[in-house]
Amino acid sequence: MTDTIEPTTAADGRPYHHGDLRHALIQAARAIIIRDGAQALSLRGVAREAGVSPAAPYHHFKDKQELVLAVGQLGFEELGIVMEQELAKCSDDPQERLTVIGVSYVLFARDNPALYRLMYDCARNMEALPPDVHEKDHSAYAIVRSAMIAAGLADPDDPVAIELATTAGWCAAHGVAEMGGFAQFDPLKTAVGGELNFYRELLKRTGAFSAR
Amino acid sequence: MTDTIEPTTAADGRPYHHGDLRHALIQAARAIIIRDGAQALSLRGVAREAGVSPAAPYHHFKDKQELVLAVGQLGFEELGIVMEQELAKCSDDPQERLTVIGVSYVLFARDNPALYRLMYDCARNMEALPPDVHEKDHSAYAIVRSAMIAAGLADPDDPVAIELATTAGWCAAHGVAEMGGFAQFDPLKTAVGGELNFYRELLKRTGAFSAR
DNA sequence: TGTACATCAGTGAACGCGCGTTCACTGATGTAC
DNA sequence: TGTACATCAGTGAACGCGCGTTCACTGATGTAC
Repeated sequence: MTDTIEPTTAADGRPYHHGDLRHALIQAARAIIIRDGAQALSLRGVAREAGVSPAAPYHHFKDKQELVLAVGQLGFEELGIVMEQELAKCSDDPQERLTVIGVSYVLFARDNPALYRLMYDCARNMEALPPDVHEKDHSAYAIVRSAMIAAGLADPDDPVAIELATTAGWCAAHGVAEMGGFAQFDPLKTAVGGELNFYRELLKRTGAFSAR
Repeated sequence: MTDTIEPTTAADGRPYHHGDLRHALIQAARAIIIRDGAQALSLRGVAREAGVSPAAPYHHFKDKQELVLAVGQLGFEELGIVMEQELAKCSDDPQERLTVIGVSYVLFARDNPALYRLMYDCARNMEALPPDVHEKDHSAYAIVRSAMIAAGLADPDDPVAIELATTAGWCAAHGVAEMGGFAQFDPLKTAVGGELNFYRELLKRTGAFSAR
């Protein structure tokens, strides 16, 4: 039964069998990406970080690519969770909820730029990700879509309009998320009263996240 | 005089001195990035592509990073040139001109995604790029800024408003540029009457490129 | 105009490195009887 | 309950590879006299 997370041997040091190495490897990879950037990610480095031999990961992932995809997928799950957490704290006003989604998205990317970039690269070859990343009710994409409809930005009976509105919102958020962190905007952030105001202002202006 | 581009020796094959190896190396790197992606770029590969020994580039660039920066800088210059070419063909209507700028930007990124990504990475550490990339009258940034003012999207006497409008436009264009090319939007492109319409629609919805 | 010589822009061999992946192996686990 | 054994999840050594960079070198260029 691989559900056991506790190592099965106590003894004096690490047990021979790890217990949940697959999960540990994903976390190690995530840590390296966040700490050193995606181009510093190597399978050997991940194994080192997890305290395991270079060959061990091959019992859990076909190759490096498969591990990277798992990290990206986890990222999307995290993003969805963060959004839902923020929404839970938020009023019922649909416009307010849309703004919260946009700001959560941007802050997630600001806090983990390299992870965000990796997620973007995963999304680019979407065939590589399991379809439920986009389809699950709790996925970030589904959250944005239903918030768009609730805020009246798309006719719920017009599928094309729904997709267009969602896509436009996603594009705007992506742009703000990636460019908002540039150091050369620091003076501008101060001028508009802080980073959070800066992001809000940009999201408002890239109107996809507000009623027009 | 390094202005000479013609090789100085005719003889039977390539001359010992290249003539303008610096320029040739930048072009070779550009070609590799466009053909194989940025992660496939190596200094040895560039030298190979240019038909020169692995040590030759070191007479023109301190290290790999310096060559990469030169490629990014060239990209920004090209982008500015493309924008000006499209603007030259365009009417005087300020809103129309803004749209042309946005569409040019998105198409540039769509046609050269890896190069565009490299440019973005260069812009991220702006200190690394010469300041004139952002300051020159013909730079892409300056073009966007003056079009914003001309279209009445920013009060010309309010520097903060100008920067905000320009930044918002840039963010929106970046988002559309990077995400618009995703294969999973192909059905949507068809539904709205083609790729160009799709980009126009997204740019319109991410309102930063149109009067509100 | 010719020649000596400093400088420039190449060559090609070599360096050490970390990488992805494979291999034969071994220790631990869990199951059939 | 005990034991034989298949299977699982690790080890560590080894492979070949391409990389960035350095080095001593050499051929070509251009300048001073």
